[in-house]
Amino acid sequence: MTLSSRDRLAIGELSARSGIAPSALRYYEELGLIRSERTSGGRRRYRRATLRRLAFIRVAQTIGLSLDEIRDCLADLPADHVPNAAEWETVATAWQRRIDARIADLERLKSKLTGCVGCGCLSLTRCALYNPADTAAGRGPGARFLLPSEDPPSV
Amino acid sequence: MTLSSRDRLAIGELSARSGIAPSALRYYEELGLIRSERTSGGRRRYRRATLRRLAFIRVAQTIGLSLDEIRDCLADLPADHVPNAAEWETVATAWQRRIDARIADLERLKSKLTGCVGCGCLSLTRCALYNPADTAAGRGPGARFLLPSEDPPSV
DNA sequence: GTGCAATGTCAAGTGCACTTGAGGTCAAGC
DNA sequence: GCTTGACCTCAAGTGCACTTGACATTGCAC
Repeated sequence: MTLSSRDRLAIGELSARSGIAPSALRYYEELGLIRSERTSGGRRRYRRATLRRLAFIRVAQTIGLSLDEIRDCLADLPADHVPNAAEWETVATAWQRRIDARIADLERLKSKLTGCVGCGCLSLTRCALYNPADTAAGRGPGARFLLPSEDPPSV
Repeated sequence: MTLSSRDRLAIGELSARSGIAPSALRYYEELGLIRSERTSGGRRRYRRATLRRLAFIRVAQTIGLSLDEIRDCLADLPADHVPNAAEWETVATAWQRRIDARIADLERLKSKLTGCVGCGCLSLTRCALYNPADTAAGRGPGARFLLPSEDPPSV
């Protein structure tokens, strides 16, 4: 039984178990999202808790966070030990709020589309999908509205 | 009253009314997402229906479609006239399915997080957020699971 | 008829999230 | 001892969705 299989993971093992390519793992480390120790020969060795961290990262990406934002999020979680209930609760509830907001965005969009089906979008002045854009004239360049309830990532 | 303000829009007007930069509009045209006619002097002139198309594009982006996918979607909508009820219905219902799938993904994630709060994530073998990743060992590199119900964009 | 903002093209640059390649090292197995 | 595969670093490349820059032209406003 090798050392890594006892309590530390080699990068290949971590990659296999997380589904994330070694190159990406090195990249995450470079960005400060994960950490590793090194063997005397210079190879990376990861704690098992890193797997949890990676699961976290992957989930965070699916709800639209950038790696930079994710790094900030991870600062709220312990890097080297299993988070306790209180630590989790803080982070998880903040995330749930974020997910809720995203779901609300999508529901809003869906109802707009429903309205469009109803109206047949025959009227430029009535279509909800169309008008939010058109009435944005003069709000300055690059204005994005309609969907993203763009509160800064607070978790 | 200028020609463009009568029934065609100059790129600056379209940009102001859509909130999308002129450079992006040219880029979209290059990709075949929108079309324009040209004045004798070579300037772009857009039909008003292009605004609707742009609203569509922006919405499609927020639900995660690439511009390539969006171009395919737009093929189902008339480029130059206001879509009729049947045309809209086809497209809009397909979109709603896609939105529903995305919402379901998020709900699934949310319930996983809820479970994590409950368990306090004190157990590596029990945490739902953690295990889907860890048990993926051997599924090949780059495997992504957990969230994306990855059906090809069919709308 | 002149000025100037808006627009045109084309090539190159940007930011993100990685991947790929070159060239070298480490370590388990025979 | 030697092979072989996993791993190392560093630089460069990739794909997407645009933006920026340089330089030329157009056309409305005075």
